[in-house]
Amino acid sequence: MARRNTSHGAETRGTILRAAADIASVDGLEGLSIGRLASELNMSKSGLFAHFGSKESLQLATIEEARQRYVREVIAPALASGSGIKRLYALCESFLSYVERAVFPGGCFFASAMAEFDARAPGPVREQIAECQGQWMLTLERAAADALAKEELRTDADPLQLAFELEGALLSANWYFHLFEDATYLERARHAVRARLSREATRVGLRWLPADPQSG
Amino acid sequence: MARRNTSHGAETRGTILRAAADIASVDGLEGLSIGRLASELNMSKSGLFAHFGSKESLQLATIEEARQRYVREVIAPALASGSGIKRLYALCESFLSYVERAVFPGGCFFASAMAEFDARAPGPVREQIAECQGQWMLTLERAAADALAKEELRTDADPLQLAFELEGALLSANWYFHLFEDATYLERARHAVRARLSREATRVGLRWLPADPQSG
DNA sequence: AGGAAGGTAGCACGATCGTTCGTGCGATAC
DNA sequence: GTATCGCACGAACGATCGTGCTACCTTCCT
Repeated sequence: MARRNTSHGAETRGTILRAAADIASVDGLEGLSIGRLASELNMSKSGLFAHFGSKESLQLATIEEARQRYVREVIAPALASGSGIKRLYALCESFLSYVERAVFPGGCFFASAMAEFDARAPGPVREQIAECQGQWMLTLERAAADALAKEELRTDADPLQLAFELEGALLSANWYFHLFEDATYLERARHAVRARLSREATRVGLRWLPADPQSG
Repeated sequence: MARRNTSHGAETRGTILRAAADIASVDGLEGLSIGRLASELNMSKSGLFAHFGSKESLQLATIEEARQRYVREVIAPALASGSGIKRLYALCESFLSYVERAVFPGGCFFASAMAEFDARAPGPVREQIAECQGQWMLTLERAAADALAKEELRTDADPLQLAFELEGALLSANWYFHLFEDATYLERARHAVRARLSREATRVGLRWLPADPQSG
């Protein structure tokens, strides 16, 4: 067992949450059961439960774990890669890569969570998911607005509308990629993103976009 | 009670399935439980269960019920409204109207079902959902291909790509509309659809599209 | 009139759900 | 050396899950 000097518990908690996020991305946050999670980690149900005190608390902690993974795998690399339209493009590409790399085995965690809770009764879990999804949308919108301010987008472009349309391609790619196990849908999304950005970009903005394999 | 001459059971079955589809659109096909469904219909659990024989069978029947409702509310009106690009536009508009009218209380049934089962292990339920979703995508693609054949779309347009992008806007609108309870997202999707179609349409095709409130 | 068929209810089953409780062990603090 | 704390365990709770079995009641066919 090799107990560390202090707080071996925090490490265990992290292990639990990593597994919980993986499971939840496949079976949903409600489908995530404490008994199954425990047996998958060779732990006792009660021992695991003691870390959280309630299922809702476990769900909230799982969302937070997923959020950190999402920031690390998707947002941070994109933010580091530039600003304006370049960042906007990097965010989209980073998301599609994250789906393709199966950072979560069941596809984008938040896409699953959003779909599961979007019509549910209000509650802390729903609220936290909405908050995360709102943050992500805001990140896209800000990048678009920044691109507009830098004159990389045509002056009549609508950053909110652009962000929404990009997000549509990303989400759709995530679902269809997994449902039909067909990576073509990821390529469709990549193509849609490039085409949409190219169309709206100014000459200045086009510098930051890759050459389109074929405009269609 | 007023028993009909024959098979009052089929009517009961229909009542059950209508309620089941409504519940499943909110809580998912796994969250749909027989006990809860029975109590919501003031029936006994066993009496209800006898109609289907297994939960999986109930799920499959629920999907079939939802499929019929979807065909009646979304596909049939759009198919009746014309062909080519007009039909393609009608399909999108019909879908958004169906979401807005809350034909299913939890948003699009198949969007929920797809999100729930896209990463699950193979099985009859997953397969049937994939089949439905594939049919829908095929309907969009065929309308786009038809529009291209009728020279309503530019010759370099890709019908599959176009269908995918339209579906992205529709799906995304469905999720965000419910998660944030904000109808703005439906308008964003409407705008995206009009703009995307207008852009790809020929002079012939433009006749079938409504005047865009503002091109952006 | 009476049996067959079909639809519903009551009851009970084993499993699993989230949750609580008491306990033991290892390390730390006094 | 002893009291305390953090962490994990096993057992058990009541509730609910999906699933059977049996009995009753209505309607139809003869």
